[in-house]
Amino acid sequence: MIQERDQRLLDPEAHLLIVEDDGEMRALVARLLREAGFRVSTARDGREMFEVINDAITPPDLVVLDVMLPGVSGFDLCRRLRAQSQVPIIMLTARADETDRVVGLEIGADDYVAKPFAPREFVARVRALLRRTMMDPGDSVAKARRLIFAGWSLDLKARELTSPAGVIVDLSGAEHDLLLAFLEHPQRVLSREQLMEVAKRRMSVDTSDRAVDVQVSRLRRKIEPDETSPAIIKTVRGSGYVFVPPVTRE
Amino acid sequence: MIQERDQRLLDPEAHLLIVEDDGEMRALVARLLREAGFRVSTARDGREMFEVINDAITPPDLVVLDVMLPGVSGFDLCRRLRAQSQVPIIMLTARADETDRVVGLEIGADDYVAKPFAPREFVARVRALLRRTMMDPGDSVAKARRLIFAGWSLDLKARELTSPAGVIVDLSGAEHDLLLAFLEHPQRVLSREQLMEVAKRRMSVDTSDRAVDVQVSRLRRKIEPDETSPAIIKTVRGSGYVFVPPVTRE
DNA sequence: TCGGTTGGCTGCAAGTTTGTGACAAAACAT
DNA sequence: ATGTTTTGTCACAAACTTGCAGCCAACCGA
Repeated sequence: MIQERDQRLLDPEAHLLIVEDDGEMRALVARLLREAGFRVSTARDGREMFEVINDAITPPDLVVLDVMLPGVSGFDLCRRLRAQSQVPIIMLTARADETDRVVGLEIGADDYVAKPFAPREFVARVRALLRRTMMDPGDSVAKARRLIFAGWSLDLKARELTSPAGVIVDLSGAEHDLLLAFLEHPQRVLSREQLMEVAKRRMSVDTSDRAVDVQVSRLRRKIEPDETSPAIIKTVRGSGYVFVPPVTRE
Repeated sequence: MIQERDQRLLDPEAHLLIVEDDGEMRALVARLLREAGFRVSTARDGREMFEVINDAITPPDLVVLDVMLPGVSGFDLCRRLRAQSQVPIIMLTARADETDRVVGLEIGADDYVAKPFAPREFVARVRALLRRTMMDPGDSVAKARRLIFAGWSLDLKARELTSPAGVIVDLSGAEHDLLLAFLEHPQRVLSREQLMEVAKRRMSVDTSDRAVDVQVSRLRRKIEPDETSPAIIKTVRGSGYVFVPPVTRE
């Protein structure tokens, strides 16, 4: 009881999206979570899911995704969702298969619950995940208008990069995303996988590592003062790349 | 196979702490996670756990906590740990009791795994949680972590070694790993085998002891002030090497 | 002091990793 | 549809890493 109230206060306004084709199940899960104090939206399939995510006034803070959906599989949806968002995902499945769970977790789900599930545990897992994700400032970077580094300035809204001399340098989409990935995590070695994950363009899982190298190469050509010895994006042999200069928001 | 390698790169440097009283189980979990590419420390009980958390040179990025411990219960430890840290916690229990799981999750654990668990799923859950926590800035995990010794400073995230004079010294992968092994166990004689164990990023099992000597030699050349008489890494004839200066975290 | 053992270090070759031009597929704009 | 831009992949050279052999120095016990 006390827990109920405390938790409710802990996750105020949290908005959940349930993606589940079976009406009965959908209603059950929705009721369960509403009773736990969450705001709940539902979707029947991938199309509706993306509709809610892209068009809703308040995008969901967490997605509960059924694996068995008509048409596209929940795994595919999970992958596609991850490609465009870091929203926490709990997968739900009738199959208790372990391989299934591992695959789910590896393609980006945060938790995996098998049906039939115990209501209280399910809610507890939703809360645990929300607690972990909502305490983070989240897209602190996204709130900033522009990011400054080494005299350069990246306008996030306009997607416009200005050189120290004040010249506007055009960046392609992938270049912009890659640079942003670096700016979000400066002074930290980022593996090619991490870069791909953060620079979520439409990169599917099967894109090769070398694509990152090429993009880094192209980006360097635009922002490195001295082409022969990179001072901004350094290579860490065997591990990945690191963005050296400090980044400030403004 | 590919997943293994990719995932390994995804969480470079991650340091896990296993709290488990049963020796066999502890060894099993530790081996499992080491094989998955993590750095692993272990603790037998709450006292040891807090010792590692507060005194270890590199604090853990994630804690695996057994519920059944002698003395204080794992739940209490979890609560006490949460009171002072936001480190991600995975609870481990022999009891598959649902109430148990709910309690665990509600008092602050991030995930809850019942024994016996499927190894791959367990590792997948560890990774899923690390993925969620290590990327987001703001957490203790994301803070720049550097180790100081004899005026030198090693930035773990950027993999950057700075000399007392402020010059950045490049380290190869093996050199970095070797140095880290020393920094984590200063003032302790480390055998060549132990050093190889830690710096085994690419070292096969059959590499000769002398390889360590050579790496030590190369490392010395970079950090020893006086080449003729090593003051930082001393040789202990017949046993191995010792890292002499005190190491502090900052 | 002397022989045997252990460790330090150099040169090197093999293996790995990375940078980048070229090309083709894909996406995009007109 | 058509031309332009973007982007992933390939290929290959260049750069880097690293284990090892081997020689020499330091060390140790008798």
